[in-house]
Amino acid sequence: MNAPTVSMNARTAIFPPEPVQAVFASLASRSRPTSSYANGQEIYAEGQRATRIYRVEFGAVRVCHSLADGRRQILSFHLPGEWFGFGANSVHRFSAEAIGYTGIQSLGLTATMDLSSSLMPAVLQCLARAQDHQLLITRQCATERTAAFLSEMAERQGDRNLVQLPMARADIADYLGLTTESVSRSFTRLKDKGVIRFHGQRSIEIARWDMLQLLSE
Amino acid sequence: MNAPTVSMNARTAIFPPEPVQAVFASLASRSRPTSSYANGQEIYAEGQRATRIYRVEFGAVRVCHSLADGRRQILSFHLPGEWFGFGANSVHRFSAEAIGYTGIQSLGLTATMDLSSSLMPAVLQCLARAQDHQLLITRQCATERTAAFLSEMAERQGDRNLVQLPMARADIADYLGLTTESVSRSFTRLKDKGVIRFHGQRSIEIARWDMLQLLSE
DNA sequence: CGAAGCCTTGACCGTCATCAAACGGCGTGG
DNA sequence: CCACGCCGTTTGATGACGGTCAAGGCTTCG
Repeated sequence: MNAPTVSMNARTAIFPPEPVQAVFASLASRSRPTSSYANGQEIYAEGQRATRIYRVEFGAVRVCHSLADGRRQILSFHLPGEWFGFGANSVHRFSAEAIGYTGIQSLGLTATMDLSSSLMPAVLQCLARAQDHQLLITRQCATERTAAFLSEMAERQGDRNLVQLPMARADIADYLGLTTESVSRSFTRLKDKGVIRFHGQRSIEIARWDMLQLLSE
Repeated sequence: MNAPTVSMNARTAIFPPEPVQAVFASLASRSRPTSSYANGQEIYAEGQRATRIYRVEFGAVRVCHSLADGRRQILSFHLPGEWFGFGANSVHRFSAEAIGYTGIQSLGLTATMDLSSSLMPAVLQCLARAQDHQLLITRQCATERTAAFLSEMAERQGDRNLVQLPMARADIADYLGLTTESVSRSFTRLKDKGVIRFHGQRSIEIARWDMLQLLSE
């Protein structure tokens, strides 16, 4: 297993930055080796009992919620190295699915485990992500949202020049509260403005980072 | 940047739901007595150092973020008994303001936090609310969002028949990603459908809870 | 090589933002 | 106590953005 490379940002100052991977290391006995999932395969389901936490090894994951009328909302994407699926001893409020061929490591939790202090930084970061996403989708304009999404993905992948999108337009749409058509149109508009360039449908070069930031606010 | 990310998917997890108030009681030594704020008064500002957490005693609080162009987004409302002000990094990412005449108790945080486990339920509730709000504002229709908002407020106030709104239409609009006009029109539509009745502009009787739920999904 | 997805583009239309105006409550001051 | 003015709310008219429906191009995989 790869030693998780962790660089917790300044956000978690009050709570010590290191313990998340320490938890994982110290409890490696409860961890399972990487298991792989096919594209679209469910990792856990809504309403299912939550007893483990997960870490993306390769590929990507979407956490989503389905409405009665068939509409779907995606709450978050998770890229390699990132944790998701907290909520042990309770019931999952959302489901998680693999995007493309994906490897997942998992760690079992028990009711008596006192992980609170160790997990606090992770939970706080999760909260911060949720808040950022709130701000993103409250923005009015479709192009703004799309620009913000690209900016977010670039930051998370650590390359401000080239973004590799693992997910389909439909996933992006459900994440941004748009339709696939609108996402596509937004991409086209960004391309026409010279902000981005395509190298294949899911490989996007960011030509003008400054303009992207301007649009993302 | 490749910081590990954790997605919290369940409201309660391994952390018991009750001890939040107990924390406050047991650590009263670090707490400050209730201080009161006038309508619109700032409790803390964006960029300000975050050293305390807060609890609404009476009145209400809005947590908001201002964009460069003057647009404002409200991330959350907080009602009596609720905690806010986590984001608990060294610096506040958003500001908090009183809605109406409001009483706030606060609790100082130290670098050697032993409170993690005690505060975890409150943080998790914050996170669950943020996720719920994510789902809420991804809904397309203005009336759906407004109905969901009323439903949420009714649940939080513990009365499914009568909702007392402490905040102005403009606040609701910035919370739902709409305009004051759209919020007003949505209310009117709900009224015309017989779902709600007005007893004054900010006192709303829910005549048909089932229809409200149907709209809210 | 064919078929099935995925993505893009176009035309049309509904919803909501915008601009504008009128209404109502509430506090202040005459 | 009433008149006035301010502010929050409601209502109306208009237009733009994005959803919907439809068609066609592109990629991928059997």
